[in-house]
Amino acid sequence: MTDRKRTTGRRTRGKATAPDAGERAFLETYDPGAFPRPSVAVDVAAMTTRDGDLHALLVRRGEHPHRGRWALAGGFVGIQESLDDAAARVLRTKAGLPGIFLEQLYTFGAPDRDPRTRILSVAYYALVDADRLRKACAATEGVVLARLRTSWKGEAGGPVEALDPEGMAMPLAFDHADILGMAVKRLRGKLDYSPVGFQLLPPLFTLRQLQDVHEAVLGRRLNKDSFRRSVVTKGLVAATGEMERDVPYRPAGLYRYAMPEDA
Amino acid sequence: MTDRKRTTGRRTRGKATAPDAGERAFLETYDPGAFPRPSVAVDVAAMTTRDGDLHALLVRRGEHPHRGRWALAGGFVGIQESLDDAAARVLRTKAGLPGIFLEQLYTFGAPDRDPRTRILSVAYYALVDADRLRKACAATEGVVLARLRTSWKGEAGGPVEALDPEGMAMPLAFDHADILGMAVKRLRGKLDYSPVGFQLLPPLFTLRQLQDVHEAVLGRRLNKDSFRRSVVTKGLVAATGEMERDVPYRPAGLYRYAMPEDA
DNA sequence: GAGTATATATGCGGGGAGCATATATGTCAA
DNA sequence: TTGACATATATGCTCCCCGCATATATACTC
Repeated sequence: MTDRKRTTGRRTRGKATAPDAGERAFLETYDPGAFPRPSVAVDVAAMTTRDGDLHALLVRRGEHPHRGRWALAGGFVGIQESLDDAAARVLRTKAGLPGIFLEQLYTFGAPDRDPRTRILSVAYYALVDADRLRKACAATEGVVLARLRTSWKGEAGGPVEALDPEGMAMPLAFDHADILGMAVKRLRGKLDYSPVGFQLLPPLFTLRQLQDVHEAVLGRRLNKDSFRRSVVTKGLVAATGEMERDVPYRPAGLYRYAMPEDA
Repeated sequence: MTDRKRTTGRRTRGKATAPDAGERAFLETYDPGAFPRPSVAVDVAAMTTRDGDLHALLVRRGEHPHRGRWALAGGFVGIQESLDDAAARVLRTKAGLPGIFLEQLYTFGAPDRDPRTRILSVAYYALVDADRLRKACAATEGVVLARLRTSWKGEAGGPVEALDPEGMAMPLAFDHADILGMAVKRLRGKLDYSPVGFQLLPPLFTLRQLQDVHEAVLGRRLNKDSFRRSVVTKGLVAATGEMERDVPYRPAGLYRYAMPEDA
């Protein structure tokens, strides 16, 4: 969330500067309709980890263009609505998911990316824990949780394929394969130096669950001992003293996310 | 197979999909003027390193709004122009800098960020070697190279101050202090895992110059031996065999950027 | 030729990552 | 009740990278 609602004083804010007389006169005669303007939309890549792989929420398009293909949740930005607000509204109204972690990703602006007219898409990614996203998908017609497959390795980047439960590729609308690719790349890049990974888990979790999340995001296996050591010595997690229950093996300790000391 | 071919064909651009009859009819009756639309601009933070600090190109605003303040090079996006093209055009026409490294940064969309009307800014950052940026600023009236000072440490993020040669703060227009802050933060984050740093140097450089660039960007001193070892063992640079000249001490070897082997 | 500033190479010690081993603790089945 | 089993948790070892120190090399200046 960097659409700063507020910062300190006039330095960062256009509006906070009191216009002088000349500027006021200028603004009264300014004609905002002098140039043709593109439409601006937001598209949200809502992702989670499940069964060892990243998954994303997709919406089946019921209307042209690209009717029948699968798209990210999206919508146009209101003329007085901030970009962050628009993304949160789209996720809330189209997927029934309020209060979700959201971060701006990239703005896609190829002139021909939408066959209707010039439409810019300010793409966001959202992170949800698996249970919550699964329930949200089940509650809405035409919304599914699709497995993601990256043909590229590491953080090289590139488009992403969406697979249905049978492993068949689902055709994606517009440039949404590229948006998903950017989302996966960004997530991989931020995973080990920011706490985004915890957004994909419930408040209490085992270290094994945290490692599963990291492995699903990165697409590769991690050393168990090193992972435990690094996450504990960095002070990222705190033991709660509670244990997991009803598992057919020795139960693991439950941890919660802990803000590092130096923050 | 047909599905697959269509998927790969249109993955990167909406236009590549041949619309069926229903979609074609829809497009013919689509009214793009149904919703009010914001204006969309690009702003470019052109940066370099000099005298141990990051500097940025700023333009003195000769017109309202924010007349007399200092702003990034910016301009509106043409209705059929890609965002990348718009950023490159702005840098070329407003600063006389063609062929510069450019990367999209973030899109700023607070509803009141511009007092005229709703204007989104798709921000870019550009990296130029110091000599070239200095010459470009000297060649254009009202364009200067301002020293940047960050009040925050590391990659925490926040607005940035611009200082004139006497060390006085230069008032920045709109939310451009936030844009510069995001640019510095992004640059710091990418410096050690991508070759962006080489954009700030001439083709041939000494390891000391490369280290100076890294220190100026990061805002802290680095260990000389470790820096040399890591950059050499990673294969990021290749010795040319040439030496620097006309220096009052033992001349250092000249290196050039080398694409790592695994790319 | 002495003085000086910097480049370049080598060696040492600590900390983290990867790996192996040992022990602990729950469920399940006989 | 007891042992098999799967996983958690703890400990120790090695290797590599980073930071630091030292030694030597090489240009210019006086």
